[in-house]
Amino acid sequence: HIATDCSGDRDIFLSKWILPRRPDLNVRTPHTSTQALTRQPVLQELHSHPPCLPSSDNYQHVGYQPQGAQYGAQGNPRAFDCPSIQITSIAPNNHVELGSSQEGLAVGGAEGGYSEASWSRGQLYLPLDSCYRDQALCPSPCSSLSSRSWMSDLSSCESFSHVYDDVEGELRDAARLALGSPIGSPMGSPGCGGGAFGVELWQQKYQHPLAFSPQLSPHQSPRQSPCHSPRTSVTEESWLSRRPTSRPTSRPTSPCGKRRHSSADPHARSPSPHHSPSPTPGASPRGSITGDDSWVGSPAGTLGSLLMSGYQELDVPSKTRKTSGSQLGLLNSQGDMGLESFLDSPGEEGREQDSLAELFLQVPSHFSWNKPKPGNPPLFRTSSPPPLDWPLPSQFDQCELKLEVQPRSYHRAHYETEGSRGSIKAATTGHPVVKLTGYSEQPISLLLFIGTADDRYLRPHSFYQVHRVTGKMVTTSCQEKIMGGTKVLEIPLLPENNMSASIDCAGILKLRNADIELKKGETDIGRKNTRVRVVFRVAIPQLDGRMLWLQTTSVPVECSQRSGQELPQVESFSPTCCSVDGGEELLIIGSNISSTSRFIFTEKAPDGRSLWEMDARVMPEKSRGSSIVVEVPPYNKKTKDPVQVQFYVSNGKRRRSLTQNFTFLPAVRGHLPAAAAAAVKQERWETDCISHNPPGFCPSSCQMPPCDRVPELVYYDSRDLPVHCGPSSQNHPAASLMFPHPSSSAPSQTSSVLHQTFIPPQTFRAPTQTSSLPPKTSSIRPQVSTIPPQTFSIPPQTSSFSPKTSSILPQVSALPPQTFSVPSQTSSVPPQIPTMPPQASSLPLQTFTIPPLREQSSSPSSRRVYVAPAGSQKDTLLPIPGEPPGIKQEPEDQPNLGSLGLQEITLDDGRML
DNA sequence: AAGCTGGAAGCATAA
DNA sequence: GGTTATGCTTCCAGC
Repeated sequence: HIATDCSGDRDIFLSKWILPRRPDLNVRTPHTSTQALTRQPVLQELHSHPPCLPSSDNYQHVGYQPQGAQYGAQGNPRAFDCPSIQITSIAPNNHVELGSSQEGLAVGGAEGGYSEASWSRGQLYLPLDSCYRDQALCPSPCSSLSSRSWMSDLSSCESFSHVYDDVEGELRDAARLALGSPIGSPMGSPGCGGGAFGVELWQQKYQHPLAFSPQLSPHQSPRQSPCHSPRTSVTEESWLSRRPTSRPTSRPTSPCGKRRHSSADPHARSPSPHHSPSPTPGASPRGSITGDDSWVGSPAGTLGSLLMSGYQELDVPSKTRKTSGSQLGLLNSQGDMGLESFLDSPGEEGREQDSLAELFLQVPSHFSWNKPKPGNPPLFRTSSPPPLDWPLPSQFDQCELKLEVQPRSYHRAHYETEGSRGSIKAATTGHPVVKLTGYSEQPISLLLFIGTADDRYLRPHSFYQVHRVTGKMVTTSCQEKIMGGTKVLEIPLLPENNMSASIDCAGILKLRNADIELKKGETDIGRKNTRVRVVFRVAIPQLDGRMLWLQTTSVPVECSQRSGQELPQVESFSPTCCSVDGGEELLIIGSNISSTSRFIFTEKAPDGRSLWEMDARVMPEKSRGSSIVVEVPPYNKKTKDPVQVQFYVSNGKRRRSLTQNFTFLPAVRGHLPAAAAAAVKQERWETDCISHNPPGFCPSSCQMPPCDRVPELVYYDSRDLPVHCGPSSQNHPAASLMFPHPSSSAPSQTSSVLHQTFIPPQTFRAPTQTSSLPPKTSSIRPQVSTIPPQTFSIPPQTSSFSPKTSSILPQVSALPPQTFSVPSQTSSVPPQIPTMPPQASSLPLQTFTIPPLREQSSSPSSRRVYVAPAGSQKDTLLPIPGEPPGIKQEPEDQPNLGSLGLQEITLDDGRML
């Protein structure tokens, strides 16, 4: 319908605004269109162009209305065959009509009040990524309304997504370029967040006109609205039935509006653009809606929310971020104490404008944002809080955000078609508990969202959203908000509660895979991507007005019914190494494992080929319940070096646990060759069919005692430290500290990880040694002294500390005192462990136990290395009983770093270990 | 009555 | 390309 109405205008637009002036541009394809957008003259032209249809509209009709020969005549078969991308224009007088009949268009038209709706980029910036359930805007096959037909249409046009992707990518590029433009080009809007801003700005403009002045419009990219807001604000109802915009919302008031699939009524959804960016980003049409009618708050409050929510889109890689404008935060300013504090001066129009201008003009791109570096505290301006996929430490200075009680490792998420499945439970009883220490001056808002648990860096999970649970049993008040497309719960941390909160108000909502996967820019797949981590953040006001942001994450939580019931999970195992001769008893504790499970040891080549595989014999007589004892099979090869293999538990063909690292030690007594000392090997983790190794599951021997692990999961062997497979590396930042991935200094989507299999006997030089033992460290000493030497391995994960190396130090600082035992093969091969940089002085005290070779001595008289805790112990040395404070480096026989596999350990200051 | 929970049917998709 | 196994989503029923 729209296509028919507007085709003429589109042509007018093309001929008038692009074609004649840029004959070199082929506007028939998204590619060239985007090129045009990257060029300033065109941008300016576009900026002044009359309003046109929102992209979603174009997008919508593209799928159904293959275009005529006017495109093919220009020689673009793709466009001809599948004109999925069309630069369409609506005459200025048209948008009024359309806007009156279509809410989404009304948004665009409204913003077109200052002639920015002509933003063709917005039209090109197709809104697949927006409300994932917005059928009219997202080609979801799962939509209850003719989803299949849509898919048919979609599938019949194979180039559709391709074309779209091209456009999207180029538009992003164009946006980046434009963002850097000295003149506030239309693309100066904050990247993908423009949409979010768009709606809010629209709301501000029309509901709180005073909140924004016209001068802002140049900075308010036209893209804001036309590009995103339609998706954001237009419900499927509004699209499909053209309902008046004034129709009051009929959202369920329950935060989890249970909705029967069979009774899906498109008319029961809020048609209002004010409400469309529901608390369930994209998912909202179905429910999970906080029953607030006040999604649009006061100007100040909304602005604050806006600042919180919109900025995120500014420069986050689209691959990891929802670029939708739908996911903006229409936040309830009422009682928005936490977010209001993020405003420099809420309510002051000028300041607001400044803030906005700052956001649009000064918030750096992904390439220029001043990423936290060593020595750069996680401080952010109130107007520029970190995106949700931004790595943050859990501790800085005296402040620490800690998850005192971890959630249960399994929580069945509910679909929107279901009722709530309740809040996340703690592993034992009750609920997770979060506590902020080091600050109690005033209430702080704790932000909670659902993050990923894969082997990439932590980021909001595309397929799960936090869900506010209400009920009489819920004692913790919280609010739902949308930040950058991710639903976030805001929970107050009150001084009277000791800055602690029991998280009994947070459930997990599962979004349908098909809906998410079809979103533009979404690269994750939902299938078998059912583990999440609960992420907590706080922003602590600083004296200078900035905010100190801290973050902590939970252990991974399995969210699928089936997986939770059937997938074996190894919680801990011990020992973590033995002779290549095998034969040792290996105790494995976990869930969904039994004596009927298979315990398979395997060695894989870097390319994923299986080099060796052997079942471990189960010893049922020694197994009880979920504690299974198996006999380690002999390694089939002779080796002089420790060999890291993996094992996993299998309950069936596709019911395998994550792989766990296990080390075979050469059956050599005494002195090891230097090569053995260099056995710290790095390999790329193969996310093969066996395991995808989400970080928190420490797929390879995660020997670090979990700081937050529930006690019952801890297994202490008489010989070994417990091996835990729980907390993510964010909770084990020491791993990140010592073995950050080389690529960690740059954003990366790869899942390269380190496998640290063995560290030969050595003396470490602590990154920064301290002269006094911090109190918190002392508690671990008994642990060290009573637990014999042990191997530790760094979990093959880098995701949680993310490519952004800068977070490493703070993350480490969040790590409670940990003890790591390093198996000593010989004391005669002291590897060179470079001195850590001064920045490391901010690290928390960490203890590394470097025990002697087991065969040589059973004494736990291990050497310890302390990493200075945050701040307080700078430039001091820890006294180690029986040892001089400074752990010396033995100058001789130092293998080169390369042989240690440490060559790629990058310090935060750029130096390499 | 509403929310929570466990189970499972039926379909889709991967193997 | 057909079959089977597995995963996803929805629905039901009971507490």
